[in-house]
Amino acid sequence: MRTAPSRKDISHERIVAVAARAIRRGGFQGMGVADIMKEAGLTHGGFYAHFRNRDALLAEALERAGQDSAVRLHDGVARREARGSSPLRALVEAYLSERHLGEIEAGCAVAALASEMPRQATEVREAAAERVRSLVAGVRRALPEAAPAESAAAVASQMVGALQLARALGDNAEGRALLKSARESLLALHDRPTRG
Amino acid sequence: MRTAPSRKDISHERIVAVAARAIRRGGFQGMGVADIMKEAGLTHGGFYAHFRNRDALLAEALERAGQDSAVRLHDGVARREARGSSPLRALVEAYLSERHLGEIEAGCAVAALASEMPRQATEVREAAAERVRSLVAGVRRALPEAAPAESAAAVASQMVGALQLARALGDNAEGRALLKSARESLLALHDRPTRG
DNA sequence: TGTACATCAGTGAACGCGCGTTCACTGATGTAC
DNA sequence: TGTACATCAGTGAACGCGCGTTCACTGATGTAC
Repeated sequence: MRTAPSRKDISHERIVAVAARAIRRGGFQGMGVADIMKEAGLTHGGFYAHFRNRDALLAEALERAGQDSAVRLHDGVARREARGSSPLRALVEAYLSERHLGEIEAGCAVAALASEMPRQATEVREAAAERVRSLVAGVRRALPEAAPAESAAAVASQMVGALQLARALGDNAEGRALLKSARESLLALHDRPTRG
Repeated sequence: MRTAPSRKDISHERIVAVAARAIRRGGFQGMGVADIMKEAGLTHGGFYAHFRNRDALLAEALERAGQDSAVRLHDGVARREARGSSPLRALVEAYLSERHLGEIEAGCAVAALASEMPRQATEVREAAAERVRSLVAGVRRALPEAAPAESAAAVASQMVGALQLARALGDNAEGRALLKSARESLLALHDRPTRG
């Protein structure tokens, strides 16, 4: 039996949840300690009773962001599978959806933060590598068993890249067109009906 | 006939060149006005005689970074074509090379900065969108004429995504393995010998 | 059930620091005659 | 070719501000008896 969360546990949880959204919204560098504490309903002085330093929160927030977005993504996937899509098609259409294009702050942590990852402190980079592994593993589970071993990394790369390029173009016709191209090309090549 | 560059033109050029490397090394947010001026051999006070503000330099530096890395990439592509590779194979192998994995600061500006792009000022975002268009256009030129219209966006997405995921894993065996998977998968699907 | 005390979580002022930006000034370059 | 002056590029001190971090303190919660 799990012991009831203490008052401190509850605060900690709230801080991490707020930060998990903030890093996707503003990037690692855009997340300020004082802002997070304020948004969590606390004053900034208490921060260091919860985290060794800012990087420790970044690492925890990144892990949380990955989990939160995985849950959200899984909802979209399940809904599509229920309507008859293959697991891969469901994943690709959920990930490369117009909805995901717009909602950076609740979306995939890797797509939101990838290019900043190599510049972080060791602790944060380790959490980042774990998010990448987890994403590739998720793609692998959605691929047909007969798919070549390297497809998971390739498909994950394309999904992350396409979402980022589309966002760089903007949440407009141009960005949506890029998203659509990537989606269709991906499905044409990896999700064709098995023949023979 | 082009007029000779003034002393100011020369300084301006040097500042932009320094900044073009700095943004890829440290991200948009990691680029400081004073650092750039110092690295260019000047004092920070003179900055505003060259640029309206920091964002104006970011936009110029991004454009420059794109041009510089395009030149460098083209060298690698030409070398591979000379050895008999198809244009697409040459591009993919140059872009997803271990060399490119390691040299962020001289490499593709889009891969180095993609996830930060949506968070920039309008001026910078416009320069970013232009870099994305230019990258997709470059991929299009390397694809066989018979390739489907959406392939360029898809291949560009996969190249950018794979480089970023590999860098997030680190410049080590794990990162290189991801890069290799993406490269092989891409070539198997888009560069197969035409048959028929 | 009630009181006395210890522990704990959070407060808010303060710190040193680095940032983008401004500005009065200097010294070098270019022009007029 | 030489001198006087205007223009220009760059200097360096200063500004206000926000950041991450520290710390003495307060008030609430939990424990002992």
